[in-house]
Amino acid sequence: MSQYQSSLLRLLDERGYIHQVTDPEGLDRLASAQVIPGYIGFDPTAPSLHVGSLVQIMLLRRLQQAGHKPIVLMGGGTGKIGDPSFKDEARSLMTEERIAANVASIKRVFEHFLTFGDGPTDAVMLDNAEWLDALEYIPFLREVGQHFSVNRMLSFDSVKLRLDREQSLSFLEFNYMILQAYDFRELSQRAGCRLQLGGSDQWGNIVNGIELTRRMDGVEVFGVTTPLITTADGGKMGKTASGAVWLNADQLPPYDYWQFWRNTADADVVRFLKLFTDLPLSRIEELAALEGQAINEAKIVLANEATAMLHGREAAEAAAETARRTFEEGAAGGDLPTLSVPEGSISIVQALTGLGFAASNGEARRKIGEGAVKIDGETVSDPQLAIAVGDEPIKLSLGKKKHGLLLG
RNA sequence: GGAGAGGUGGCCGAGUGGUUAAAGGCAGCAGACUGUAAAUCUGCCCGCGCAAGCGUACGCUGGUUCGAAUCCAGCCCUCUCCA
Repeated sequence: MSQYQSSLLRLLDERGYIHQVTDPEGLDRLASAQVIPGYIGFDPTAPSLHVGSLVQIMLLRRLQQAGHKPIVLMGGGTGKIGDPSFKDEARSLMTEERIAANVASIKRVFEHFLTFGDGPTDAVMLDNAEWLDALEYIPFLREVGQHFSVNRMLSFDSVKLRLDREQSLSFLEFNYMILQAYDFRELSQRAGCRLQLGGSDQWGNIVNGIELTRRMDGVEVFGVTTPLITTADGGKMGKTASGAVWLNADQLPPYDYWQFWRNTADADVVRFLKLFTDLPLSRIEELAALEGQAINEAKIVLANEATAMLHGREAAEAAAETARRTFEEGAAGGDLPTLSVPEGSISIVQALTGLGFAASNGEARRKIGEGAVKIDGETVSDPQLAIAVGDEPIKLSLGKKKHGLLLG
């Protein structure tokens, strides 16, 4: 598969982004001949994207690195419907205000990964609410709806899960794939967009857009999907000790982001270095040669690079330093989460819940009983303990990985 | 509109009147072993409480009963077949 001529497909291929391509030869030719505007859609389902979307964001970055034009499509319109692809049940509908707020909040992340502007290969951001909101039902059905076969739509894998589970698939959601197809066609008209990228779960949606564009305009457009990025043990990637790995700093501090990458499984490190950092492949080869305990070096590089790209080099170094002091010296680094105790004293249970290490008082007590809780490295056995907090910060730990500081 | 099946804890899934805060599995958290890895073994896994105990919980609302996730009625929702 490495006989690609275009720098775009070569780059994507050697770094492990390619799962399926609709017409590899055709796309390869086009990518060698001209600047391709390519897009990925992001639905504003939350105030921040999480690492699950990072492959797609990196894909746009690679597109730009290879000399093409990334289009970030915010799903302000499709977000009002909700993509049912491979979902086991419908999500509750979001209000328009929520969607608008989420769009505003998500936008900022892309500036860390893409260069926006007016130049030929500068990234642009569009919102499909711009054209979807204005659609009129009957004209839309006549113009677009006639090109879709319900029989065919029902045969897509993406809706199978719902159908097999005998869960309802509402007509609203069923329209999602038509609207996404329409997006592609609209972007090809407006922006000369010739390529849609996406996760492997988007294959069906992408193919529909390609067919629609061909049928309506006779224009040939292309699709590329990435493999579903799972962890080596088969799970979806994207959990930390404290929950989802958000990209917005106000949802997940850089230190936690750094920790997420630091905790990558051995078997994933090389793959992730290729996907989520800009390190040259030769450097990644070197890191790949590490074995046993030395693999931790590669994980630190991964954490540094990935964090620097999103939060800046300074934040990455601060996180790395905090991790080094906390884990290697058993001391405490300044980037740890903190809880301020102005009263000068706090119960151990309150401190654990206050730092978010335990969800309830009961859980905090249980963890103490399990011998998982430490103050400045000393195991705590008394769930009644009151901690006196003075001028010196006190390090409170739950397990090996959750550390926090109590400040007076 | 008709007939049938069904809605249980984050998910899957047992449970048909008390001993059920509800089997089992998955996910998650912690301990041991390690390398802040994986695998494995062990423990925990609704909330409040030191505890005794209390409060919530099996789609919703009422009812029967000393006692209901389990029985009855109405409603909501889903699925299958029929019109």
